Amino acid sequence: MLISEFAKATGLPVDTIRFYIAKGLLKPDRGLKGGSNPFQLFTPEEVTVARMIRLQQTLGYTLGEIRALNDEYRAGAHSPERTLEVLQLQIERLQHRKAALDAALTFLHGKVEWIRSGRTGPAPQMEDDQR
Amino acid sequence: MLISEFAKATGLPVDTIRFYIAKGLLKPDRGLKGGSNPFQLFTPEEVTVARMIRLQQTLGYTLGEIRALNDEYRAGAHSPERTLEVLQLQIERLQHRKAALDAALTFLHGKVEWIRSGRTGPAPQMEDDQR
DNA sequence: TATAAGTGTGGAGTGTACTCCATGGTAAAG
DNA sequence: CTTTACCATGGAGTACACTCCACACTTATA
Repeated sequence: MLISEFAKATGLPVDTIRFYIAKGLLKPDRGLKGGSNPFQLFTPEEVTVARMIRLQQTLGYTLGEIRALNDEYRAGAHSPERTLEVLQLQIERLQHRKAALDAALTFLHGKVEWIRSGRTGPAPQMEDDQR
Repeated sequence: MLISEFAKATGLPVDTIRFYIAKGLLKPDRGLKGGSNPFQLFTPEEVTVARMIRLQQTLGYTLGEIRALNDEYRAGAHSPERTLEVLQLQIERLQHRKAALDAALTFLHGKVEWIRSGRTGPAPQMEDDQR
C-alpha cells in the first residue's frame, strides 16, 4: 500500500510516518512507480509494527530505544530463540508497567475509601516505584 | 523539608523540582529562613504529589494536563463530592490504560504461541487502540 | 570570621518528537 | 494534454521537558 493508505491504516500523519522512516523505525520497500524518487510500499505487517511502536512509546521508550529493540527483533527473525527472547523481554516490561499501574490504582482506591470514611487516620501514601 | 531533602525523597533532581514549581505543579510554602529569597519548605504529602506526577507522566499526560487535573483536585479539596469525582476520573483513565496494556500483552502472548507452534497460520495482528 | 555548602532567580541551551513548508517529480482522471 | 491529486526530499520551526549555568544571598561548619 502507498503512504497515504498506510497513514489511514495506522492513524498516523504522513509526516510522522516519513519521520519514522528517516529514523529507521519503518523500512518500506520501493516500488516501480515514482521514477527518480520511487514511491514507498507498505505491507500489512508494517501496520502492526507501527502500532507496536506507538505502544512502546506509551511505555516510555524513546524512538531510538524502540529502533534498537525492533532492529534486534528483525535481526533474529530467523532464530526463534532470539525472537522469543525479545518478545519475553517486552512482556516482562509490560508486566512491570502493569504492576506500577495496579499500585497506583490501589493508592487511588485507598484514597477514595479514606475520604468516604471521613478522612480518619493518615492519608494514603504512594510507594516509590523507582521505574 | 528543604528542597535537597525533597529531591532525595522523590528521586528528582533539584532543577526538575524547581521546574515543576515554576510550572505550578508543586506549591511549597516559604519558610522564615533565606532572607529576601525565602527557602521553600516541602511536606511529606508533596512527596506523594510528586510521585503521582511521575505516574501521570508515564500515562502520557503533559505537565500542563497534570497541572490542570491537580489544580482541580486541590480546588475541590473541601468538597468530598468533587474530590471523589476527580479521583474517579483518574481511576477510569488508569483502567483504560490498563485495558490497552492487557490487549498488548495478549498480542505478545499470541505471537509467542504462534512462533512456538512453528508459525502456522497468519501472524497475530494488534488491534488499533486509538488512545 | 573565613569558607564551604545550600538556596533562589533568571535565562540560555539541549534532546526528543514531531509538524510545516517549499520545491519538484509522478500518476490518474477527464 | 491539462488539471488535480499524490509522492519524495530537504530544511526550518515548534512544543515539551528538562538541564545547565551565572549570580547573589543565606546558612552551617571549622
